[in-house]
Amino acid sequence: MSNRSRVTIREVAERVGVHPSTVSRVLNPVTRGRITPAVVDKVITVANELGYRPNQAARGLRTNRTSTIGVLIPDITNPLFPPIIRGIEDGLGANGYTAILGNTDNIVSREMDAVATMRARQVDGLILATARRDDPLIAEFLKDRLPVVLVNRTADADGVSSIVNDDVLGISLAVRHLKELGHRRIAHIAGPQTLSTGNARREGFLSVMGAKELLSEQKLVVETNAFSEDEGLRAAAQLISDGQEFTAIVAANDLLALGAYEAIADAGLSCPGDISVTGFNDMPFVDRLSPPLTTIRIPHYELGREAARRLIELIETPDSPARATTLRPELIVRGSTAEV
Amino acid sequence: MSNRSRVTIREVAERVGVHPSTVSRVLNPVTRGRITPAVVDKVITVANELGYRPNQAARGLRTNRTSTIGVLIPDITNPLFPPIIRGIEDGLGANGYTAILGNTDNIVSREMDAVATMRARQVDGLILATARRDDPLIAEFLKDRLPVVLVNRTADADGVSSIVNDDVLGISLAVRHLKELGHRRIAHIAGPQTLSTGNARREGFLSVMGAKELLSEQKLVVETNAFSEDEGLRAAAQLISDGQEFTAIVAANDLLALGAYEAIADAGLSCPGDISVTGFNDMPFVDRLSPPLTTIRIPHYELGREAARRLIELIETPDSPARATTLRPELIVRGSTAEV
DNA sequence: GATATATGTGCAATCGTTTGCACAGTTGTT
DNA sequence: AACAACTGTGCAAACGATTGCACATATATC
Repeated sequence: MSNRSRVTIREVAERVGVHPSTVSRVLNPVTRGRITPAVVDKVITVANELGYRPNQAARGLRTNRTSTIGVLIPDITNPLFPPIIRGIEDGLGANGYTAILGNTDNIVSREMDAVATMRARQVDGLILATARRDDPLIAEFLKDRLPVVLVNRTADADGVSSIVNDDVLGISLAVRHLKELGHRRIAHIAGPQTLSTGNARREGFLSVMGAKELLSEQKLVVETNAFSEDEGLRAAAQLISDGQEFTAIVAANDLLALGAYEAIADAGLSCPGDISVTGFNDMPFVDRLSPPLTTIRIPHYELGREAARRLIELIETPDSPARATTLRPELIVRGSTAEV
Repeated sequence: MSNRSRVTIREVAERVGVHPSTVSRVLNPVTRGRITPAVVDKVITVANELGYRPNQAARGLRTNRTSTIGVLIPDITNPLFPPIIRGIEDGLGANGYTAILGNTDNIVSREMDAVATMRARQVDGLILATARRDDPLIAEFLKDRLPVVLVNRTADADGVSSIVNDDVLGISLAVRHLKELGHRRIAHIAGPQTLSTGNARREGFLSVMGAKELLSEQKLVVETNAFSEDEGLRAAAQLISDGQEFTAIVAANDLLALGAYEAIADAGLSCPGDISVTGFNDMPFVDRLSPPLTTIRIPHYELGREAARRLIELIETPDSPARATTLRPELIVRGSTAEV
């Protein structure tokens, strides 16, 4: 039945006794209306019988559209990304688009490579989960009028659409929660400031705590250069050994919070007994840690799904304006925060 | 420079003053040797200057090869799969191939859909991480001579290449470890028997424990119908309430083990004090559970990488025989197992 | 020096679809 | 009844690359 050598539109046409162009028109929902219903039926029947499947390569060659989208992510192995990717693929798939993935490990040369392959494959657009605040690739895409959507992280440049979490809101949820528990002196382990997430969370923290200068002078905010457990450990250890007074740590993400757990244990202190900790992301299994992590849940799947939707819009109505969208996160209270 | 409207081989040819076919031959490493070195240089220079990138759609149309591989997975959100996918993509990318992913949620109709889109896109081959032991898709692919490799799970059918973990070895590592700790009566929470992993681990357990009939009569093996925490909870609860005597549980995967943790806690018992537990997979963060899980580490990344390598071999030398390969797992001893 | 062989490049067909244009037949208008 | 406006379908030219074949020129052989 379905052989490796594919059934072509021509065979269907011959079998039905019409011209290939007629078959093409029947198969395209937009032009189907122009063909006599009886012919439409026959073509569809025969096409199904023969197991006809349009050859995307041929179609793409002619139309200059491949219905393929490139998706750049740092590393699929980071539990943050699978739900985003899933959202993207579901969103694309529902509209006949397919994703090709590129892992970049946050290495610029790999990003360039990935983009080169994707462009060679004539992708109709790109979704980047890898954006840095001053990302050079983005300017290039805008210049080439290649549709792009940023997801999870955004960039400082404007003119580009993005779907990100409301990081300021997230941080304020965490801080408010801690304040309600009576915490007053709260530290922040900030993420890399080159990434919009790290930056927005830090800015959000400073603004919601008020008295920017005071806080930073008192060294209650310490920056890291990666969202990693190691960096969290280092930062928290530094906070503790600096001898600052504080009763809670707001970490810019869950991995940093995990590092903080370790530093707290290393210092012979307990969480949440001595120090409360909040994370950010609600990664899988952080509810199984001891203590279970209080954190901010980001709607990752929706982030991806919305990014797909936005990109398709951009592709299909090329002059739709760039929009920056934020989705609302949610506070998940668990065992790592307690009254002071 | 690099405009949206792509540079074609014809433009390069005109600029150099040669025929398009010459450019094509220069750009193809295989035929490059047939062209005068001076011409080769000029073509390459001009191609770079113009930012020429071959149009994969056109190439694919002519050559009938797309350098695209379809990868079917149950759900990218399951932490088991990202490393496999990463391995696959790295292995493919190194050879100029690109993957397109399909999440099937273990639903047959979604598998069919995904395969249909992939075939419409003229994939050169498929990697399936979704195989059931009696998978109907596989027969279809073999019939159509479409190269396929199974990864992680295999199927009963022969004639198909597969790269899977050595499940029997894995189980025997777990059992041996428990025996060394003095355990004699050991229970098994088996996975779905429709999947090769669930089946092989159960068979492995029975054979390494010996005395098949005895054991199964004594109900120390209980089957589940999904590799899920809920099912693990249910199975372990059943083992406990059955009043069987046992001091350890070998779970067929980590999620089942997590369920067992819960059942043990629910029964007012402790792990590993009363019951030792082993998992399978070494998922991320199982080292952070309490107690940290003793488990079998599967080389997921290598599984993927090897699957990619094998598939490319299959594509490029079509008559290479089907081989079933197993990779060796490793015992990771943590806190969930103790002396009896 | 004539013939045979190699070598490098051009020619043109082809892959499977899509789509602007043409045209025959039908329906509508006055 | 004559003409206009539709309608449904066919025709053929693309899209950009690859590749078997042909051919001219250069080199080798005796």
